[in-house]
Amino acid sequence: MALRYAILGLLLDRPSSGYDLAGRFADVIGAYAWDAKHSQIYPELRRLDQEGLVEVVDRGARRRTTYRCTGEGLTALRAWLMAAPTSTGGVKNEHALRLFLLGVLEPEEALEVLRQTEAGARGKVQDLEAEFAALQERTGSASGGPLGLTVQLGIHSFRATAQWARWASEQLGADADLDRSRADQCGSGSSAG
Amino acid sequence: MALRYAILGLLLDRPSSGYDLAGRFADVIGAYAWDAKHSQIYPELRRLDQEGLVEVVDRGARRRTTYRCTGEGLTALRAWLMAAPTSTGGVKNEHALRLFLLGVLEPEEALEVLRQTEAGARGKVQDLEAEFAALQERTGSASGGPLGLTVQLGIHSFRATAQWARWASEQLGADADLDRSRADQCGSGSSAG
DNA sequence: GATCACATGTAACTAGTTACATGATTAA
DNA sequence: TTAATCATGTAACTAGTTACATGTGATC
Repeated sequence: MALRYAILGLLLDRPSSGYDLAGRFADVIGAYAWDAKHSQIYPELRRLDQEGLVEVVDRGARRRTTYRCTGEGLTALRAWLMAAPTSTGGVKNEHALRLFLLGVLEPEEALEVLRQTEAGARGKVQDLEAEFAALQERTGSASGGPLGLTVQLGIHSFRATAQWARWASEQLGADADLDRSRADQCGSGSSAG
Repeated sequence: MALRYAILGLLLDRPSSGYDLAGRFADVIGAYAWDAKHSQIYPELRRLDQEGLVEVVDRGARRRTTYRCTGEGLTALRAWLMAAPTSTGGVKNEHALRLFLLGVLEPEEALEVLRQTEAGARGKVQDLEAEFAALQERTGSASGGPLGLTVQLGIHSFRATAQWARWASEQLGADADLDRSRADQCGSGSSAG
């Protein structure tokens, strides 16, 4: 069910074709909220159309079909957003899982993954900060409008990841140093737990 | 494929039965990395056993079967962790999606959701901080050992969410105030975009 | 001896991915 | 005219959820 609300939300921001939506999923929203492929998007758009939650506003070249969210669609989306999130549909985040399991790697391996993680996260933060500045200018609002909230959520999340990666690297480095000095003293190897 | 590595990681921390694993998924790891139900866990454990990545170490009362990760299992997990994460298996996070779409709600509604979000996140931070302190004491290490990394990732993530929710509330409040003062001046209602 | 938590299993369904397939338009 | 990109579609598969089903051991 989440897919349809993700689609409605994207269409509410701006009318789009299935192809557009696939791109937008792969882009921003797919990175930390919800992802979907075109093979799932097209049938769902047809279903939403049948149910009156979206409507076709344009048929362009190459069979391009542009959809818009209807009033009924907005109502449905709002109802879903306000509904008590009782069923916390289980999270599936492969990237987070990798970080979660870092402890099983040797310190040097883990440090390499952490370096990549931190660099990637800082890159994302920069991208999103530029996007936020553009939004502030475009909307003439310090908050960047509705989309600004979203972008800031991304900034906060990636910054937290980067800061954690930095902290974790320092801990691993310190532990490795400790291991080395122990090894120097005792003449015995070391290992992770 | 992610499920099996999540299982191997959990078993590496400590041997467990399928029932135990289901609980641990529902608990920590399921909250921000990967979730799984028992109906998926049991068959996967049998497959992993056939492939030699886990082994049965105990059969207790009530058919309870305890598994342990084998050396082969550890090798497989490490290989997966070190593999370039080319295929960024799409994120599925319903909670993040809701936050992502907050902009479509009326300010008062959004504020209510943000309040709940902030309170929930701060609660999680407190829980995890207590867990981290316990880990520090148990491991005698400032980093809390391998599990400490994981717990800190959770702390950083939830703190970021709480901070964002606070910021977003202030923005919405300010926008609402602005709307009200405009309405006072112009005698006309307001609406979100 | 009833009830509850423990512990596992399976069948039917829904969601999501991969791979294959087709045709239209644009740019070289 | 060839290749690349746009744009949609479907079939076969894998992953994951929900619901049903069964029996065990502890506690009251």
